[in-house]
Amino acid sequence: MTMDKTFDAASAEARITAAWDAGHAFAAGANAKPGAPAFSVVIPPPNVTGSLHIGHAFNNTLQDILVRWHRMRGFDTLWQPGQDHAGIATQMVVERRMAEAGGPGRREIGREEFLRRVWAWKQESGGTITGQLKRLGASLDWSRNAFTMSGAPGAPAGEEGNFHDAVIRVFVEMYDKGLIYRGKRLVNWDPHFETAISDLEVENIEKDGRMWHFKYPLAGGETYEYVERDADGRVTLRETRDYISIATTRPETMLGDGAVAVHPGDARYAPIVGKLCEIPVGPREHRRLIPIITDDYPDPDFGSGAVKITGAHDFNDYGVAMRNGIPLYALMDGRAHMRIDGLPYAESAAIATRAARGEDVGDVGTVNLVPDDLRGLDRLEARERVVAAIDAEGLSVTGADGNPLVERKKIMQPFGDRSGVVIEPMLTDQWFVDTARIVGPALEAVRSGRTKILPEQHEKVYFHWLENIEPWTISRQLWWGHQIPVWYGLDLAAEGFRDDEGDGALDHVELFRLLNEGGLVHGGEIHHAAADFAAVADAFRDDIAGLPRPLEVARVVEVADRAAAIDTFARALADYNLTQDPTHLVYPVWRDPDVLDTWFSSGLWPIGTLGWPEDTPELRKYFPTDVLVTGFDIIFFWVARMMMMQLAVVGDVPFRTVYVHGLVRDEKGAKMSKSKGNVIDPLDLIDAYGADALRFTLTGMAAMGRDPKLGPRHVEANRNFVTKIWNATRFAEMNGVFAAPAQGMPQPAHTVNRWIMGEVARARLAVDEALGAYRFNEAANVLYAFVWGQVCDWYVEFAKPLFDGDHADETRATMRWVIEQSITLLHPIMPFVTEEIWALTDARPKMLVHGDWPEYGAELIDPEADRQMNWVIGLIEGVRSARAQMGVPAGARLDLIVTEADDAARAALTANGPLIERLARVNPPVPGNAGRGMIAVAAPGASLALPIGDVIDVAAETARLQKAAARTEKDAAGLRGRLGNAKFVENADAQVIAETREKLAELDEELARLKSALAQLAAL
RNA sequence: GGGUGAUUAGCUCAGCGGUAGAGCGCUUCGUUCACAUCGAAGAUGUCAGCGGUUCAAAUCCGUUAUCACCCA
Repeated sequence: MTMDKTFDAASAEARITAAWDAGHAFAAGANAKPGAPAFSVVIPPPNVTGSLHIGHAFNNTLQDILVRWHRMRGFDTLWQPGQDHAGIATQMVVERRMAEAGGPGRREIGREEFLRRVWAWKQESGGTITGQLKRLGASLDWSRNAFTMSGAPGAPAGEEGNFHDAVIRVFVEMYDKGLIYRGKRLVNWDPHFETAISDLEVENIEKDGRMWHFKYPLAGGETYEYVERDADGRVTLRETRDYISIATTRPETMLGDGAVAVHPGDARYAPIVGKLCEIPVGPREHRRLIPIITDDYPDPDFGSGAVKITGAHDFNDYGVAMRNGIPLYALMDGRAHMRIDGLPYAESAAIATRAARGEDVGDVGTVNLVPDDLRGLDRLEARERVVAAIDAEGLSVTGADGNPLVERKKIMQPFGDRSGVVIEPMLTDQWFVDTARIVGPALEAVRSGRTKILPEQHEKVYFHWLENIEPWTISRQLWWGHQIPVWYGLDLAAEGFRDDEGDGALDHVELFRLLNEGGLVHGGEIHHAAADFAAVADAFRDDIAGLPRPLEVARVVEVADRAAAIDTFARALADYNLTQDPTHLVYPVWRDPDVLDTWFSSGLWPIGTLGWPEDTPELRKYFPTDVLVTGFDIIFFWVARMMMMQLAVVGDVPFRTVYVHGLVRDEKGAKMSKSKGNVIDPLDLIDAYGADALRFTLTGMAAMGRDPKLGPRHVEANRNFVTKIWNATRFAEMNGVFAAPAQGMPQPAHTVNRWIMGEVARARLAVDEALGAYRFNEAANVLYAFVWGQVCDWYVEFAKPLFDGDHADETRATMRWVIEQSITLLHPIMPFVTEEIWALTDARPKMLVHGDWPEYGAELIDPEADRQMNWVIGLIEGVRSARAQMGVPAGARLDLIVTEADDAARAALTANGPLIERLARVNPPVPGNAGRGMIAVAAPGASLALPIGDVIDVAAETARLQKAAARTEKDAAGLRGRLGNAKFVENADAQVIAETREKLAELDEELARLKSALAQLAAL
């Protein structure tokens, strides 16, 4: 066998991936020792339509290292793969593709057809990322691939699985326990996707904005003394005003104002609190009046200190409105256009005015306070019109120049993280998880250490978020997702439905009142949750059973929506009226069209992928999982929710450790983004340098709590490392190291071989310690320094002269072992090149992916071999340094004269003569005296001299030795200072003191040798 | 406004109580039979500033400055 000069990553990776696949190398439990403990990891599921970006590469490299390490150690290992259906993102992609193809939109083709296309797209693109993960070498058990929408209705063949069952079951259980509720709340509304989103999906970004100042005239032309004072209470402004000044960044929302609020302690407005003022927009004849109220929310020092309250379109205002009983007037539709539905403006304004005077006007959902000329406009267009109208009327506050005062300033605006459009707070009916009721165990689990978050600083962030948790909006007005398993029915028990005679039966007069008086249209709804229609029908039957005759026998049927339900029910009543046949009566129910937030289902990822709600062997064996490796960006989205949901559903933590890694940045530390154009594609790097180089680079940068900064040159450097390992093996192979059969751990006699075995043991201990503490970068650095710095730089060189001689056999055996141990230790980080070397160098019973992780340790360290080889290395470095600095040609072979040597030094010289001769390029050492034309080299216990010619540059040699002496002197002085300090000797560890003394002695000796050399030089 | 982290060689970063390291870059030398995707030698740092704790501080504490990120 001959090896090429370099490792051909591209061809080897494909071949090795195929071999791992064929051997089911990554299957759960592969390579497990009998009775071994389990080690399980679930992948953070990538979006099914996604492709591998550098963050995935980083995340999965770290997981793979842990997984491969445990698998080699014989744990019963599972790394669970899968993908997330990613509701909004996927729906967006499919809709965009449909638009690009010029076809009809989703509303035209309908829900069923649209979902069919999403599934088709999923099946087409879902494999992309799995293929890319394989290229990275990720050792996931692909036979268990999971999907968060598997088993959903409409899923095509090949998408079986029970994730959907798990999601629905959890929803129903939480619904039944009252942990999920429906409510009309102000939510973040994405006008692009026309769906509610959660707080976490909103990004607040500071943008240039405008702030307008308007006058709200007091009702009836009233006036008051407006007085401003400075900090000392001196009056700085006093004037009579007939208005209150309001600042706003969103003038269009003035249309829906329900009040003006001032701080209760604000003396400026005390005279007018409780009075009414006028909103300075809308048709003059219907100008609305709103009350001036007090609330703690307004900041007296900000703007005018008075705040307009639009409860239906601002979260802060919503709070004020709820506290003060201010009506919430919705102004916009789902696209954030001004409403066109509801009552005409005049009627609406009249109702609102009655409300402002304190009358109870009931539900204001149909009240539309958008003036007729603004209805249907985009909100931004409406804003300009509103401003223009107020300016025209002279009700803008003017600045010093007499023009309307418009401040240009930075304002925080909410944006949808997927759509990028400005989010609109909207009053809608949504489903919520009552997170406050399930957060306790999730907090407790981390506080008690049942689940550990690393690095620890993230625990604080976790606590802070969970301690201030808001209800979680889980309904989304999308189609791609788990449809909410809730059915609604008309509330026939509500008022408006009357049994006049109280005889427990309905006559046709009573029945028809439901229809004629619009009782159904404006009536309420009841709802139940269940896994399917059959189950939910039972629940409704229980409700119906309590109704008067003949409705108690109505059949529960499913219809499309509320309108269809009313229609169906009316027809049934009509039919009954004619036939008096109660079997014709039906009670129509309709299913909630919304789907669940993607994170609701991915929140069940740990149990869902293991087969829950079935009681599977995998669930019993691999749950709770051992470690979750993830980025800090989804601690709230995902980690915290998995904690809450797993604890709520199965009463256990989903994982014992959460390892939080950083965000991969570009070389300059900037976030990668498409708009900046600094995105690095991991596949490009794999193509250019191989997966091992990329993995090793990312691992070396994975310092806990830091963001890796990645550039191609880093990967290139580690590709060189791959080449280095490859060539060390190639050298060994060329020297017959792998020719003889392996014999297990060698028992060499030669110092060099004994020394390197100790170095292997040190590396193994350090790697295990580093990985055990999730210090990935340390593991990579240890291996790099060991393989390159020890094995390649020294051991291979030392071994060369040993290949012919008394120690040839043991040296071959040792080198074989060293290389096999090196690639074993490297395999979790660099699986491909190590697997390739493993296969090339011998016929092996099993692949390295199932290799045996070593367990030896310090017992392999031979202190004497250690001491001697360090001495030899020091000497060689000393000679090389002296030669180079004195300009001796690299090829010249010099004599080596030993002018002085103690027994240890003499022994080391004798035992390692050939090594020293070769690496220092000197002749065999001979005793002698320093003399003319020689340069000096000092080593512990020995002084040596190198004749480099008849005439040397005495000045240069003197300078060289003086410089070395000065450096040694300085170090020695520092140590002497410490040892001279009585407090140091008193307080420091005995070992530290001993080490310091030893070090000082060495330095003193070196210094003496240098000085002696200088003296001799001067004497010549 | 609140929180978290960072500031170490020209660049990118490790180290986080015992007197500074790596990679890349730079300089000089080298076609010695594994590797030029290499080898040898070398230069470069008041470890952001100030103050404190300690026998001892890049490392712990406080503070200032600058930068970054998260949450309002």
